[in-house]
Amino acid sequence: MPASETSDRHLREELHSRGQRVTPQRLLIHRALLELDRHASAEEVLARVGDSLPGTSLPTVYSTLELFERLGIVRRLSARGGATLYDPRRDPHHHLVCGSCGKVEDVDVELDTAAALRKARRAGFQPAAAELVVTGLCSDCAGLQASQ
Amino acid sequence: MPASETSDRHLREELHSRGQRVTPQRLLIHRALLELDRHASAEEVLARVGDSLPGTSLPTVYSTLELFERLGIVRRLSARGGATLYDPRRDPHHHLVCGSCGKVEDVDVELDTAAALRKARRAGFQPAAAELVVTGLCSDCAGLQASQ
DNA sequence: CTTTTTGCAAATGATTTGCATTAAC
DNA sequence: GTTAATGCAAATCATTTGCAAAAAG
Repeated sequence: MPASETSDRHLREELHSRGQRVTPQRLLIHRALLELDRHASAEEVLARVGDSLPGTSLPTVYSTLELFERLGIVRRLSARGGATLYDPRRDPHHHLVCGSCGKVEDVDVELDTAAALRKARRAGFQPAAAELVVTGLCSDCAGLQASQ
Repeated sequence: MPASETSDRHLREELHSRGQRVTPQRLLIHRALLELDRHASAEEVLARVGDSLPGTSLPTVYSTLELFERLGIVRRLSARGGATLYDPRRDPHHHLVCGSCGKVEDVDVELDTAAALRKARRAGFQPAAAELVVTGLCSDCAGLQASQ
């Protein structure tokens, strides 16, 4: 059984249990994001979906990704400058953001966020996730600067 | 001596030592951000600067805040959705971001980011800062949801 | 005097909105 | 059948760019 069938089934259940409709667009947008297997913009998702379902529109991609975010299926990444990126990974992880080219990479590392979450709650905040954002220069951009 | 004079002097020195010109706009934009004493958008900074130097333009505010960011004087905050916010705090600290209204609050808490920075460097990344972003709902928005 | 910065107006580009049509349930 | 989702076109809004005039060093 292809992985896409498994994730399709999961998504169907997830939508159903939350009273949301199952549409081909939603299934394909979800699949596209998983297959791209990286932090992708709405445009990139649309390009991928367009292969299998031409005519799909950007507003639909946006509203679907927003829905997925509300359902906790994807995470919005605030990359710097350019377009918003969507992250299909569900497990907690952290990010490197290049301040020059905007690239976003994953950092898989354990981080003790308990104290921060405690403080957040004490401030009346209801935390959903805690992500470390490491800013700096990626290897490409750091190399460029050194050679200038 | 007013605090603004002290910070003006610091900024003058900082600009000078980096070969950057000292202009009234730069001094006032810096002062505005300090006086606002919160995460402010370019528009908000302009509004504040406009009080003392009418005619100041938004492009100047943007380019000046970008310069300040390069000099390490302010930090860009990738708030969700709306406008980019600029943070005048120079000491390392972390943030709570409300996924509903977009509000950004500070969390002052110690965080051991050594392992993450080590991994980042091992990936060829040149880290400049590491900030924890706690996403969730602020007290106002959490209250609204509960009452609905 | 030379080079950078500023202000203006216009362009850009991502995201959102209104609304009629279509599809899910 | 009823309600929500889609596609299209147009609107919005933050941010950037090009360029001539003004200011900094």
